[in-house]
Amino acid sequence: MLPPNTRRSLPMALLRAREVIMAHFRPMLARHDITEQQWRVLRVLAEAGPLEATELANRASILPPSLTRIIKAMEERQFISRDKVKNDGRRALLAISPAGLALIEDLSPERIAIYDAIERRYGAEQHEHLLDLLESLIQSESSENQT
Amino acid sequence: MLPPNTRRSLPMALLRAREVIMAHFRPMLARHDITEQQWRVLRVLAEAGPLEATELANRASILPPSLTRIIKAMEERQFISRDKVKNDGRRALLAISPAGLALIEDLSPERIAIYDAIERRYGAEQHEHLLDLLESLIQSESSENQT
DNA sequence: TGTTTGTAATTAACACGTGAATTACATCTT
DNA sequence: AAGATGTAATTCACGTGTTAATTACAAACA
Repeated sequence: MLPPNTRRSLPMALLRAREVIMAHFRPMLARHDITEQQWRVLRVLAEAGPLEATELANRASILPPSLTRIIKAMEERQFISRDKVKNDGRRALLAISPAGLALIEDLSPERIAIYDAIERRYGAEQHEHLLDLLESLIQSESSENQT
Repeated sequence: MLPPNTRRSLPMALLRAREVIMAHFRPMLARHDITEQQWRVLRVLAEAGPLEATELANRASILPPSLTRIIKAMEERQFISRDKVKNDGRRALLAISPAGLALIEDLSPERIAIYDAIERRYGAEQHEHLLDLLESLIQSESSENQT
């Protein structure tokens, strides 16, 4: 319960940890001219199938205004498509296109190799343990037990 | 060594974890009209004393272009000051001002209360363990053992 | 001394993060 | 059916993330 100083606090540690991880993936994404967020959108749609914008935003951890822009860009590049939902003119179903799927397939081997290398360096057990602890943290805070 | 799916991967888990944590601090920062990044800059300068821009950027995990903008804004608001380093016209020492220190002092009780509440909900032991694992991950990846 | 090479900081361009306001529809209420 | 309320998505405004290019200065060296 000590006052957190910057060097050992969750906000800074989580930020730095994410940075060192993403640094490994960015060159791959840059070579294919897609952003980290666009990549998340594609992955989520590929895994979950067609989704409405709100659900997609939640699953990809992207805020609605950002998602609006991302969808626009990726529709133009033909990586995703949208279809109106009947009986509700507000909603639309977003789906990954064949080209989008192809991109994911293309990058899959490299993506897995990068991730495996990280896991190998870090250790499989620590890796699993870290994921568990993060999941638990997300759980304990997202259900809003107040500040 | 399984292919990471979006639901259990370090990039997503770290992102979500940081989001649920920061959600607790944002209202406080917003009330005082400073951003999360500006807050990091103030905290680092308060803890470490005057620093040059490069060192400050590293410690606060902010990229140089962002830091340039942040410094400009906070100089105007008189939260930080800069002094040229003699014998090198490129460098400047950045320091927190009395007003900046006052802001930190002001927010300190609330900041600590928020953090303590998180730690209480999550559990002190898990909290320590998580910080250790994050530190270890940062270590194992930042020394560039290649992709 | 003048030129090259290196380094710190800034600028530029574009995408995303964030909160507030707005628009477009649905639904509820009377 | 008409208006009030609610919800999904978008738009707006501004700050930050990211890479590449540029500027300003220092150091090496020919």
